[in-house]
Amino acid sequence: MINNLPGNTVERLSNYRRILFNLENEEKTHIHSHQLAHLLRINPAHVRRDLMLIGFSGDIHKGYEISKLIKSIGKAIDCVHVQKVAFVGVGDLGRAVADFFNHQNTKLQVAATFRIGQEPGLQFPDVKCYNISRMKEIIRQENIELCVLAVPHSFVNDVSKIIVDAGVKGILNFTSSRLKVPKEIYVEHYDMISKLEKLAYFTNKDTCPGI
Amino acid sequence: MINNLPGNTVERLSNYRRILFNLENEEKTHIHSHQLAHLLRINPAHVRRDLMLIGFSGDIHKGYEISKLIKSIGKAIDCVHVQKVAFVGVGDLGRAVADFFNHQNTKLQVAATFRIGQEPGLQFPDVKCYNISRMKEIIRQENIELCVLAVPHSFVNDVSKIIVDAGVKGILNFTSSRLKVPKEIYVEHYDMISKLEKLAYFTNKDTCPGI
DNA sequence: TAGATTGTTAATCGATTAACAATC
DNA sequence: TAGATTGTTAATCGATTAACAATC
Repeated sequence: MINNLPGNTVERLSNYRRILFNLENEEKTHIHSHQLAHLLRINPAHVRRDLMLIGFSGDIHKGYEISKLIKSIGKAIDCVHVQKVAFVGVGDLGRAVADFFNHQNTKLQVAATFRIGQEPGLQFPDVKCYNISRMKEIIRQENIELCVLAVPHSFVNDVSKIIVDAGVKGILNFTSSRLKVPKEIYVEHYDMISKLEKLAYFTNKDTCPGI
Repeated sequence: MINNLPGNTVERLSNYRRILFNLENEEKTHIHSHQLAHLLRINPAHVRRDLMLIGFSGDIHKGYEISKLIKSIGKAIDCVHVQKVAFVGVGDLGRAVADFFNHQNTKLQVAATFRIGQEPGLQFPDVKCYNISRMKEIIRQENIELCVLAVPHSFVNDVSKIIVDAGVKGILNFTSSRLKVPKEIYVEHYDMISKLEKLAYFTNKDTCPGI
Protein backbone atom coordinates (compact mmCIF):
# COMPACT_ATOMS: atom_id res chain seq x y z
CA MET A 1 0.00 0.00 0.00
CA ILE A 2 1.00 3.58 -0.56
CA ASN A 3 0.51 5.43 2.67
CA ASN A 4 -0.22 9.03 1.89
CA LEU A 5 -2.89 9.02 -0.76
CA PRO A 6 -5.70 11.57 -0.42
CA GLY A 7 -9.14 10.05 0.18
CA ASN A 8 -10.50 11.37 -3.10
CA THR A 9 -7.65 9.79 -5.02
CA VAL A 10 -8.33 6.44 -3.36
CA GLU A 11 -11.98 6.67 -4.39
CA ARG A 12 -11.06 7.52 -7.94
CA LEU A 13 -8.52 4.69 -8.14
CA SER A 14 -11.27 2.33 -7.04
CA ASN A 15 -13.46 3.71 -9.82
CA TYR A 16 -10.71 3.39 -12.42
CA ARG A 17 -10.22 -0.22 -11.46
CA ARG A 18 -13.88 -1.09 -11.75
CA ILE A 19 -14.00 0.35 -15.24
CA LEU A 20 -10.74 -1.36 -16.16
CA PHE A 21 -12.20 -4.73 -15.14
CA ASN A 22 -15.00 -4.15 -17.63
CA LEU A 23 -12.65 -3.07 -20.38
CA GLU A 24 -10.51 -6.13 -19.78
CA ASN A 25 -13.58 -8.30 -20.28
CA GLU A 26 -14.11 -6.56 -23.61
CA GLU A 27 -10.57 -7.67 -24.59
CA LYS A 28 -9.21 -4.13 -24.52
CA THR A 29 -5.53 -3.94 -23.60
CA HIS A 30 -4.72 -0.22 -23.41
CA ILE A 31 -6.47 3.04 -22.57
CA HIS A 32 -5.56 6.73 -22.76
CA SER A 33 -6.03 9.19 -19.95
CA HIS A 34 -8.69 11.13 -21.81
CA GLN A 35 -10.69 7.96 -22.50
CA LEU A 36 -10.70 6.90 -18.87
CA ALA A 37 -11.52 10.46 -17.85
CA HIS A 38 -14.43 10.56 -20.26
CA LEU A 39 -15.92 7.37 -18.84
CA LEU A 40 -15.85 8.87 -15.34
CA ARG A 41 -16.81 12.38 -16.38
CA ILE A 42 -13.62 13.84 -14.95
CA ASN A 43 -10.62 15.76 -16.28
CA PRO A 44 -7.83 13.86 -18.09
CA ALA A 45 -5.23 15.71 -16.04
CA HIS A 46 -6.83 14.21 -12.98
CA VAL A 47 -6.32 10.69 -14.24
CA ARG A 48 -2.68 11.36 -15.09
CA ARG A 49 -2.08 13.01 -11.76
CA ASP A 50 -3.64 10.13 -9.79
CA LEU A 51 -1.57 7.57 -11.70
CA MET A 52 1.52 9.67 -11.13
CA LEU A 53 0.80 9.48 -7.39
CA ILE A 54 0.87 5.68 -7.51
CA GLY A 55 3.96 5.73 -9.72
CA PHE A 56 2.34 4.18 -12.76
CA SER A 57 3.62 5.04 -16.22
CA GLY A 58 1.90 4.82 -19.56
CA ASP A 59 3.12 4.52 -23.11
CA ILE A 60 3.06 7.77 -25.00
CA HIS A 61 1.46 6.11 -27.99
CA LYS A 62 -0.62 3.25 -26.59
CA GLY A 63 -1.61 4.86 -23.29
CA TYR A 64 -1.87 2.81 -20.10
CA GLU A 65 -1.74 -0.98 -20.13
CA ILE A 66 -4.97 -2.11 -18.53
CA SER A 67 -3.89 -5.35 -16.84
CA LYS A 68 -0.79 -3.75 -15.35
CA LEU A 69 -2.73 -0.73 -14.18
CA ILE A 70 -5.24 -2.96 -12.38
CA LYS A 71 -2.39 -4.63 -10.55
CA SER A 72 -0.75 -1.34 -9.77
CA ILE A 73 -3.95 0.10 -8.28
CA GLY A 74 -4.22 -3.06 -6.18
CA LYS A 75 -0.70 -2.54 -4.87
CA ALA A 76 -1.53 1.06 -4.01
CA ILE A 77 -4.84 0.69 -2.22
CA ASP A 78 -5.40 -2.97 -1.29
CA CYS A 79 -4.28 -4.62 1.88
CA VAL A 80 -2.44 -7.94 1.49
CA HIS A 81 -5.10 -9.92 3.32
CA VAL A 82 -8.76 -10.28 2.45
CA GLN A 83 -11.05 -8.10 4.54
CA LYS A 84 -14.60 -9.07 5.34
CA VAL A 85 -17.60 -6.75 5.26
CA ALA A 86 -20.99 -7.07 6.94
CA PHE A 87 -24.22 -5.29 6.06
CA VAL A 88 -26.34 -4.43 9.07
CA GLY A 89 -29.93 -3.49 8.29
CA VAL A 90 -29.10 -2.49 4.75
CA GLY A 91 -31.47 -4.82 2.93
CA ASP A 92 -31.59 -5.06 -0.84
CA LEU A 93 -29.34 -2.14 -1.59
CA GLY A 94 -26.29 -4.19 -0.66
CA ARG A 95 -26.88 -6.82 -3.27
CA ALA A 96 -25.03 -5.25 -6.18
CA VAL A 97 -22.10 -4.47 -3.91
CA ALA A 98 -22.01 -8.04 -2.63
CA ASP A 99 -22.17 -9.40 -6.17
CA PHE A 100 -19.26 -7.25 -7.25
CA PHE A 101 -16.94 -8.02 -4.36
CA ASN A 102 -17.69 -11.70 -4.19
CA HIS A 103 -17.24 -12.29 -7.92
CA GLN A 104 -14.50 -9.94 -8.97
CA ASN A 105 -11.28 -10.96 -7.37
CA THR A 106 -11.00 -8.17 -4.85
CA LYS A 107 -9.63 -7.99 -1.34
CA LEU A 108 -13.08 -7.28 0.04
CA GLN A 109 -15.70 -9.89 0.64
CA VAL A 110 -19.26 -9.60 1.91
CA ALA A 111 -19.34 -12.22 4.65
CA ALA A 112 -22.73 -11.68 6.29
CA THR A 113 -25.84 -9.54 6.42
CA PHE A 114 -27.88 -8.87 9.53
CA ARG A 115 -31.42 -7.74 9.92
CA ILE A 116 -33.60 -6.64 12.76
CA GLY A 117 -36.65 -8.56 13.89
CA GLN A 118 -37.21 -10.93 11.03
CA GLU A 119 -36.51 -14.57 10.33
CA PRO A 120 -33.09 -14.82 8.75
CA GLY A 121 -32.45 -16.64 5.51
CA LEU A 122 -30.10 -16.70 2.55
CA GLN A 123 -30.64 -13.16 1.40
CA PHE A 124 -28.16 -12.99 -1.47
CA PRO A 125 -26.54 -15.91 -3.24
CA ASP A 126 -23.49 -16.98 -1.21
CA VAL A 127 -24.09 -14.51 1.62
CA LYS A 128 -25.80 -15.64 4.81
CA CYS A 129 -28.34 -13.43 6.53
CA TYR A 130 -28.59 -13.58 10.33
CA ASN A 131 -30.83 -12.06 12.92
CA ILE A 132 -29.12 -9.13 14.56
CA SER A 133 -29.10 -10.94 17.91
CA ARG A 134 -26.24 -13.11 16.61
CA MET A 135 -24.19 -10.21 15.33
CA LYS A 136 -21.42 -10.09 17.92
CA GLU A 137 -20.86 -13.83 17.72
CA ILE A 138 -20.73 -13.92 13.90
CA ILE A 139 -18.54 -10.82 13.50
CA ARG A 140 -15.97 -12.34 15.84
CA GLN A 141 -16.18 -15.81 14.38
CA GLU A 142 -15.84 -14.59 10.79
CA ASN A 143 -13.34 -11.89 11.73
CA ILE A 144 -15.32 -9.16 10.00
CA GLU A 145 -13.53 -5.80 9.89
CA LEU A 146 -15.90 -3.47 8.04
CA CYS A 147 -19.61 -2.79 8.52
CA VAL A 148 -22.23 -0.96 6.51
CA LEU A 149 -24.73 0.27 9.09
CA ALA A 150 -28.32 1.23 8.28
CA VAL A 151 -30.58 0.52 11.23
CA PRO A 152 -33.40 2.78 12.49
CA HIS A 153 -32.54 5.67 14.77
CA SER A 154 -33.57 3.97 18.00
CA PHE A 155 -31.17 1.06 17.44
CA VAL A 156 -28.09 3.03 16.46
CA ASN A 157 -26.40 3.34 19.84
CA ASP A 158 -26.86 -0.28 20.89
CA VAL A 159 -25.92 -1.73 17.53
CA SER A 160 -22.85 0.43 17.02
CA LYS A 161 -21.64 -0.51 20.49
CA ILE A 162 -21.90 -4.20 19.66
CA ILE A 163 -20.12 -3.69 16.34
CA VAL A 164 -17.24 -1.89 17.98
CA ASP A 165 -16.99 -4.42 20.83
CA ALA A 166 -16.82 -7.21 18.27
CA GLY A 167 -13.70 -5.62 16.81
CA VAL A 168 -14.82 -3.90 13.63
CA LYS A 169 -12.34 -1.27 12.37
CA GLY A 170 -14.38 0.78 9.94
CA ILE A 171 -18.06 1.71 9.57
CA LEU A 172 -19.93 3.09 6.60
CA ASN A 173 -22.73 4.89 8.41
CA PHE A 174 -26.06 5.31 6.61
CA THR A 175 -28.00 6.27 9.69
CA SER A 176 -28.76 9.92 10.24
CA SER A 177 -27.01 9.82 13.63
CA ARG A 178 -23.42 10.67 14.32
CA LEU A 179 -21.88 7.56 15.87
CA LYS A 180 -20.35 7.63 19.31
CA VAL A 181 -17.38 5.35 18.73
CA PRO A 182 -13.70 5.42 19.76
CA LYS A 183 -11.64 7.64 17.52
CA GLU A 184 -9.50 4.79 16.18
CA ILE A 185 -12.57 3.45 14.38
CA TYR A 186 -12.78 4.98 10.92
CA VAL A 187 -16.31 6.20 10.17
CA GLU A 188 -17.58 7.40 6.82
CA HIS A 189 -20.93 9.12 7.13
CA TYR A 190 -23.57 9.25 4.41
CA ASP A 191 -26.80 11.08 5.06
CA MET A 192 -29.52 10.28 2.54
CA ILE A 193 -31.92 12.83 3.97
CA SER A 194 -29.60 15.77 3.37
CA LYS A 195 -28.66 14.42 -0.07
CA LEU A 196 -32.34 14.25 -1.02
CA GLU A 197 -32.96 17.76 0.27
CA LYS A 198 -29.99 18.93 -1.76
CA LEU A 199 -31.36 17.12 -4.81
CA ALA A 200 -34.73 18.80 -4.27
CA TYR A 201 -33.03 22.18 -3.97
CA PHE A 202 -31.16 21.86 -7.25
CA THR A 203 -34.14 20.53 -9.17
CA ASN A 204 -36.24 23.45 -7.92
CA LYS A 205 -34.02 26.43 -7.79
CA ASP A 206 -34.72 27.67 -11.30
CA THR A 207 -38.47 27.14 -11.27
CA CYS A 208 -39.52 27.98 -7.73
CA PRO A 209 -40.04 31.61 -6.69
CA GLY A 210 -36.57 32.74 -5.70
CA ILE A 211 -34.92 35.50 -3.75
CA MET B 1 -35.73 29.76 -2.08
CA ILE B 2 -32.37 31.42 -2.21
CA ASN B 3 -30.91 30.72 -5.61
CA ASN B 4 -27.16 30.69 -5.32
CA LEU B 5 -26.34 28.52 -2.35
CA PRO B 6 -23.38 26.13 -2.72
CA GLY B 7 -24.34 22.44 -2.59
CA ASN B 8 -22.37 21.85 0.58
CA THR B 9 -24.16 24.67 2.32
CA VAL B 10 -27.54 23.23 1.32
CA GLU B 11 -26.52 19.87 2.78
CA ARG B 12 -25.40 21.48 6.01
CA LEU B 13 -28.58 23.53 6.30
CA SER B 14 -30.53 20.29 5.96
CA ASN B 15 -28.43 18.83 8.77
CA TYR B 16 -28.89 21.87 10.98
CA ARG B 17 -32.63 21.64 10.55
CA ARG B 18 -32.78 17.98 11.46
CA ILE B 19 -30.90 18.64 14.67
CA LEU B 20 -33.02 21.69 15.40
CA PHE B 21 -36.19 19.57 15.14
CA ASN B 22 -34.80 17.33 17.87
CA LEU B 23 -33.79 20.25 20.06
CA GLU B 24 -37.25 21.75 19.67
CA ASN B 25 -38.75 18.48 20.92
CA GLU B 26 -36.53 18.77 23.97
CA GLU B 27 -38.10 22.20 24.62
CA LYS B 28 -34.90 24.08 23.83
CA THR B 29 -35.51 27.54 22.40
CA HIS B 30 -32.03 28.86 21.50
CA ILE B 31 -28.64 27.53 20.41
CA HIS B 32 -25.18 29.06 19.90
CA SER B 33 -23.09 28.53 16.81
CA HIS B 34 -20.46 26.53 18.70
CA GLN B 35 -23.10 24.20 20.13
CA LEU B 36 -24.62 23.45 16.75
CA ALA B 37 -21.15 23.05 15.30
CA HIS B 38 -20.19 20.60 18.03
CA LEU B 39 -23.23 18.42 17.35
CA LEU B 40 -22.25 18.17 13.68
CA ARG B 41 -18.51 17.95 14.25
CA ILE B 42 -17.82 21.07 12.23
CA ASN B 43 -16.32 24.50 12.79
CA PRO B 44 -18.42 27.23 14.49
CA ALA B 45 -17.36 29.72 11.84
CA HIS B 46 -18.94 27.43 9.32
CA VAL B 47 -22.30 27.60 11.03
CA ARG B 48 -22.19 31.37 11.27
CA ARG B 49 -21.14 31.69 7.66
CA ASP B 50 -23.92 29.40 6.40
CA LEU B 51 -26.53 31.32 8.38
CA MET B 52 -25.11 34.57 7.09
CA LEU B 53 -25.67 33.24 3.55
CA ILE B 54 -29.37 32.74 4.26
CA GLY B 55 -29.57 36.11 6.00
CA PHE B 56 -30.42 34.77 9.43
CA SER B 57 -29.34 36.69 12.51
CA GLY B 58 -28.82 35.52 16.06
CA ASP B 59 -28.86 37.21 19.40
CA ILE B 60 -25.41 37.97 20.72
CA HIS B 61 -26.35 36.61 24.14
CA LYS B 62 -28.96 33.92 23.52
CA GLY B 63 -27.65 32.68 20.19
CA TYR B 64 -30.03 31.61 17.41
CA GLU B 65 -33.74 31.16 18.01
CA ILE B 66 -34.50 27.57 17.06
CA SER B 67 -38.07 27.84 15.78
CA LYS B 68 -37.27 30.87 13.64
CA LEU B 69 -34.12 29.26 12.29
CA ILE B 70 -36.07 26.18 11.22
CA LYS B 71 -38.48 28.42 9.30
CA SER B 72 -35.65 30.40 7.81
CA ILE B 73 -33.87 27.27 6.55
CA GLY B 74 -37.18 26.18 5.03
CA LYS B 75 -37.48 29.47 3.19
CA ALA B 76 -33.95 29.11 1.89
CA ILE B 77 -33.92 25.52 0.63
CA ASP B 78 -37.51 24.25 0.38
CA CYS B 79 -39.75 24.58 -2.62
CA VAL B 80 -43.24 25.90 -1.96
CA HIS B 81 -44.94 22.72 -3.08
CA VAL B 82 -44.51 19.23 -1.68
CA GLN B 83 -42.24 17.01 -3.75
CA LYS B 84 -42.66 13.28 -3.90
CA VAL B 85 -39.84 10.73 -3.80
CA ALA B 86 -39.77 7.11 -4.94
CA PHE B 87 -37.34 4.39 -3.92
CA VAL B 88 -36.53 1.96 -6.71
CA GLY B 89 -34.86 -1.25 -5.62
CA VAL B 90 -33.55 0.29 -2.42
CA GLY B 91 -35.15 -2.10 0.04
CA ASP B 92 -34.87 -1.66 3.78
CA LEU B 93 -32.34 1.13 3.76
CA GLY B 94 -35.01 3.62 2.75
CA ARG B 95 -37.12 3.02 5.79
CA ALA B 96 -35.53 5.52 8.16
CA VAL B 97 -35.60 8.14 5.42
CA ALA B 98 -39.28 7.48 4.72
CA ASP B 99 -40.09 7.66 8.42
CA PHE B 100 -38.37 11.00 8.74
CA PHE B 101 -39.92 12.69 5.73
CA ASN B 102 -43.40 11.37 6.26
CA HIS B 103 -43.57 12.29 9.93
CA GLN B 104 -41.61 15.50 10.23
CA ASN B 105 -43.39 18.22 8.40
CA THR B 106 -41.06 18.56 5.43
CA LYS B 107 -41.60 19.34 1.79
CA LEU B 108 -40.47 15.87 0.78
CA GLN B 109 -42.64 12.81 0.97
CA VAL B 110 -41.88 9.20 0.14
CA ALA B 111 -44.79 8.27 -2.12
CA ALA B 112 -43.85 4.78 -3.36
CA THR B 113 -41.24 2.08 -3.41
CA PHE B 114 -40.63 -0.30 -6.28
CA ARG B 115 -38.93 -3.62 -6.37
CA ILE B 116 -37.85 -6.04 -9.03
CA GLY B 117 -39.33 -9.51 -9.44
CA GLN B 118 -41.15 -9.95 -6.19
CA GLU B 119 -44.73 -9.72 -5.03
CA PRO B 120 -45.39 -6.21 -3.85
CA GLY B 121 -46.84 -5.36 -0.46
CA LEU B 122 -46.91 -2.61 2.10
CA GLN B 123 -43.21 -2.37 2.73
CA PHE B 124 -43.10 0.53 5.18
CA PRO B 125 -46.02 1.92 7.13
CA ASP B 126 -47.90 4.40 4.92
CA VAL B 127 -45.74 3.74 1.85
CA LYS B 128 -46.97 1.40 -0.85
CA CYS B 129 -44.62 -1.01 -2.56
CA TYR B 130 -45.19 -1.88 -6.22
CA ASN B 131 -43.65 -4.20 -8.70
CA ILE B 132 -41.33 -2.35 -10.99
CA SER B 133 -43.54 -3.13 -13.98
CA ARG B 134 -45.99 -0.50 -12.74
CA MET B 135 -43.37 2.17 -12.23
CA LYS B 136 -44.10 4.49 -15.14
CA GLU B 137 -47.82 4.46 -14.44
CA ILE B 138 -47.43 5.18 -10.70
CA ILE B 139 -44.76 7.86 -11.07
CA ARG B 140 -47.01 9.76 -13.46
CA GLN B 141 -50.16 9.25 -11.46
CA GLU B 142 -48.55 10.35 -8.19
CA ASN B 143 -46.50 13.06 -9.87
CA ILE B 144 -43.25 11.82 -8.35
CA GLU B 145 -40.27 14.11 -9.03
CA LEU B 146 -37.33 12.47 -7.26
CA CYS B 147 -36.05 8.87 -7.34
CA VAL B 148 -33.54 6.94 -5.32
CA LEU B 149 -32.23 4.29 -7.71
CA ALA B 150 -30.56 1.08 -6.59
CA VAL B 151 -31.22 -1.69 -9.06
CA PRO B 152 -28.68 -4.30 -10.26
CA HIS B 153 -26.32 -3.34 -13.06
CA SER B 154 -28.21 -5.13 -15.84
CA PHE B 155 -31.40 -3.18 -15.14
CA VAL B 156 -29.90 0.29 -14.90
CA ASN B 157 -30.36 1.46 -18.47
CA ASP B 158 -33.94 0.28 -18.86
CA VAL B 159 -35.08 1.48 -15.48
CA SER B 160 -33.46 4.90 -15.72
CA LYS B 161 -35.05 5.39 -19.14
CA ILE B 162 -38.49 4.67 -17.70
CA ILE B 163 -37.87 7.01 -14.78
CA VAL B 164 -36.86 9.85 -17.05
CA ASP B 165 -39.77 9.23 -19.46
CA ALA B 166 -42.15 9.35 -16.55
CA GLY B 167 -40.97 12.87 -15.79
CA VAL B 168 -38.68 12.57 -12.78
CA LYS B 169 -36.41 15.61 -12.31
CA GLY B 170 -33.71 14.33 -9.97
CA ILE B 171 -32.09 10.95 -9.29
CA LEU B 172 -30.02 9.83 -6.34
CA ASN B 173 -28.01 7.08 -8.03
CA PHE B 174 -26.75 4.19 -5.89
CA THR B 175 -25.89 1.96 -8.80
CA SER B 176 -22.26 1.71 -9.81
CA SER B 177 -23.11 2.87 -13.34
CA ARG B 178 -23.03 6.41 -14.63
CA LEU B 179 -26.52 7.15 -15.85
CA LYS B 180 -27.20 8.12 -19.44
CA VAL B 181 -29.88 10.74 -18.91
CA PRO B 182 -30.60 14.18 -20.42
CA LYS B 183 -28.51 16.88 -18.85
CA GLU B 184 -31.49 18.74 -17.38
CA ILE B 185 -32.01 15.81 -14.99
CA TYR B 186 -30.02 16.42 -11.83
CA VAL B 187 -28.12 13.27 -10.81
CA GLU B 188 -26.26 12.76 -7.56
CA HIS B 189 -24.04 9.70 -7.67
CA TYR B 190 -23.07 7.60 -4.68
CA ASP B 191 -20.79 4.65 -5.19
CA MET B 192 -20.75 2.27 -2.25
CA ILE B 193 -18.01 0.10 -3.70
CA SER B 194 -15.50 2.92 -3.90
CA LYS B 195 -16.54 4.16 -0.45
CA LEU B 196 -15.91 0.70 0.98
CA GLU B 197 -12.54 0.45 -0.74
CA LYS B 198 -11.66 3.85 0.67
CA LEU B 199 -12.78 2.67 4.12
CA ALA B 200 -10.59 -0.41 3.75
CA TYR B 201 -7.65 1.74 2.71
CA PHE B 202 -7.86 4.02 5.72
CA THR B 203 -8.37 1.20 8.21
CA ASN B 204 -5.33 -0.57 6.82
CA LYS B 205 -2.83 2.06 5.94
CA ASP B 206 -1.02 2.12 9.27
CA THR B 207 -0.87 -1.63 9.80
CA CYS B 208 -0.33 -3.07 6.34
CA PRO B 209 3.16 -3.19 4.82
CA GLY B 210 3.53 0.22 3.22
CA ILE B 211 5.65 1.96 0.66
C1' DT C 1 -17.74 47.01 32.80
C1' DA C 2 -15.70 42.50 31.37
C1' DG C 3 -16.54 38.72 28.82
C1' DA C 4 -18.69 36.27 25.33
C1' DT C 5 -20.78 35.80 20.82
C1' DT C 6 -22.10 37.29 16.39
C1' DG C 7 -21.30 38.73 11.48
C1' DT C 8 -17.98 39.22 8.10
C1' DT C 9 -13.59 39.66 5.84
C1' DA C 10 -9.26 37.84 4.88
C1' DA C 11 -6.09 33.94 5.08
C1' DT C 12 -5.42 29.25 4.56
C1' DC C 13 -5.87 24.91 2.82
C1' DG C 14 -6.69 21.39 -0.43
C1' DA C 15 -8.39 19.78 -4.58
C1' DT C 16 -8.94 20.48 -9.52
C1' DT C 17 -7.41 22.03 -13.85
C1' DA C 18 -4.37 24.38 -17.20
C1' DA C 19 -0.20 24.46 -19.32
C1' DC C 20 3.68 22.77 -21.43
C1' DA C 21 8.28 20.51 -21.90
C1' DA C 22 9.66 15.98 -22.92
C1' DT C 23 8.92 12.10 -25.62
C1' DC C 24 8.04 8.98 -29.26
C1' DT D 1 8.80 14.83 -39.27
C1' DA D 2 4.24 16.36 -37.37
C1' DG D 3 1.09 15.35 -34.14
C1' DA D 4 -0.42 13.36 -30.07
C1' DT D 5 0.12 11.94 -25.32
C1' DT D 6 2.40 11.58 -21.06
C1' DG D 7 4.32 13.36 -16.60
C1' DT D 8 4.64 17.21 -13.78
C1' DT D 9 4.58 21.90 -12.24
C1' DA D 10 2.13 25.99 -11.58
C1' DA D 11 -2.25 28.42 -11.58
C1' DT D 12 -6.89 28.42 -10.40
C1' DC D 13 -10.78 27.56 -7.95
C1' DG D 14 -13.65 26.73 -4.12
C1' DA D 15 -14.34 25.48 0.43
C1' DT D 16 -12.92 25.84 5.20
C1' DT D 17 -11.11 28.27 9.01
C1' DA D 18 -8.93 32.13 11.51
C1' DA D 19 -9.31 36.54 13.03
C1' DC D 20 -11.38 40.40 14.84
C1' DA D 21 -14.34 44.58 15.03
C1' DA D 22 -18.89 45.36 16.55
C1' DT D 23 -22.17 44.47 19.89
C1' DC D 24 -24.61 43.69 24.06
